[in-house]
Amino acid sequence: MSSFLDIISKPTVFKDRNVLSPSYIPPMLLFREEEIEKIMVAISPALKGQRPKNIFIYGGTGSGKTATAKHVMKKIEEMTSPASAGYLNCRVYNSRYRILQKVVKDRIPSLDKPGFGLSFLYEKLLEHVGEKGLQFVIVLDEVDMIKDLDDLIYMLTRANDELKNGNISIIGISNKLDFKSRLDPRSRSSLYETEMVFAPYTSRQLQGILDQRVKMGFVEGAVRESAINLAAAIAAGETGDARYALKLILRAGEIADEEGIKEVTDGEVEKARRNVDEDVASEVIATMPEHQQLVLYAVANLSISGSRYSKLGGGDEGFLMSGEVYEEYCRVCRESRKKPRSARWYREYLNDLELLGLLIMVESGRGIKGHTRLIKIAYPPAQMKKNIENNWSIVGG
DNA sequence: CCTCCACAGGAAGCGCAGGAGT
DNA sequence: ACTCCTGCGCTTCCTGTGGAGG
Repeated sequence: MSSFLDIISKPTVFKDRNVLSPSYIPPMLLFREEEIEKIMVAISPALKGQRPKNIFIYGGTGSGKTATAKHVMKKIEEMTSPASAGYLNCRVYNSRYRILQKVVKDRIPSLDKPGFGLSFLYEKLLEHVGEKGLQFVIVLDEVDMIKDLDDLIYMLTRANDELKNGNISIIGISNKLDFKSRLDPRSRSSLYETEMVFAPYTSRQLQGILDQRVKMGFVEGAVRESAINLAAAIAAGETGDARYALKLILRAGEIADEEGIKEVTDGEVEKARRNVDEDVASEVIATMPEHQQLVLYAVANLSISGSRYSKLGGGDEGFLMSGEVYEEYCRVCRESRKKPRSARWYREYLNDLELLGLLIMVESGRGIKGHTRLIKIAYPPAQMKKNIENNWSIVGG
């Protein structure tokens, strides 16, 4: 065991790990200059005291939507005219009531207590904006999470009609494509006054972004250029997700530290990739309900010990039958003194596990036991089993 | 042919935590 | 802060499908 001092004085490739975190907003936002420009143009009427246009931003994960919006917000706050911006993540504030409550209490601290009615908060917001002739921009991140978005947009549009002085406008952000069609036509045309699509970053752009962050976050010369390029290429090959690219390079740095290497090379990036993927799998397992884990555990067990019906011809080796898996699951339950779920629910668990990509299932169809399903584990069973067991030691089962 | 077995998946209902609304 | 109600996780029951065996 190494002491705390040993740990903090251990040599590291990092200079400042914070700049590699996904929530960090760099002072210079690369490859989104055009988008920033376009947003500023849409906002600019505010400078002349006119109503800015609402904006809708669409783009996949890690395409810089939130970073760009926050960057613009900073610029808005710097404007000379009375302008102000508020950022809300709609995963947390997912109804017009909560949004209104949050906005009002941020602006008017004396109202930071529960129990106010919707209409009261609405009046207070109007007062606040109207008194100062404020140009108020609300950024709604993950706007598709709002349950009564139509009502919210209607409310804000009406607010603009009532305001003699000042205006309220919206920047909505989402990564859901089908979301637009779920909107009421009137609120749609209102929210989509200016529509923008953020394309995924290309490999070259990701290189640039990684370059920038590596310069700030790593000790000079600690990361080989080819390692950066590899990380960029991997991320671009997936979805052009900058967050994923950053995670790769961060993990690669951590691996280098663990191994006591002074330089991050392609090898560390490769390891990081496997590492990050495994992280995802074990995270998925950790968040599953206990009995779903037990089902998966039963499948892993049988995959190791072999199926009683394994003499199926035609490339079906290694597949298990639904019935025997359920038996094994019940046995595991008895062993740990837990009441097994019903067979019906067990099937739902199987379907979920398939959806998560942890199991592979095929309909039997030909010649076996009527209508059943053949089940196979999607990862090496021993590793999977260990993965689940690790989880239980935390829970205490 | 019919019946039974082994299973899939729909429908209805139930208890309860936690979210929505005031 | 407080109440009401929705939705979730699950069980029970049921209908449907297709091979096995008489």
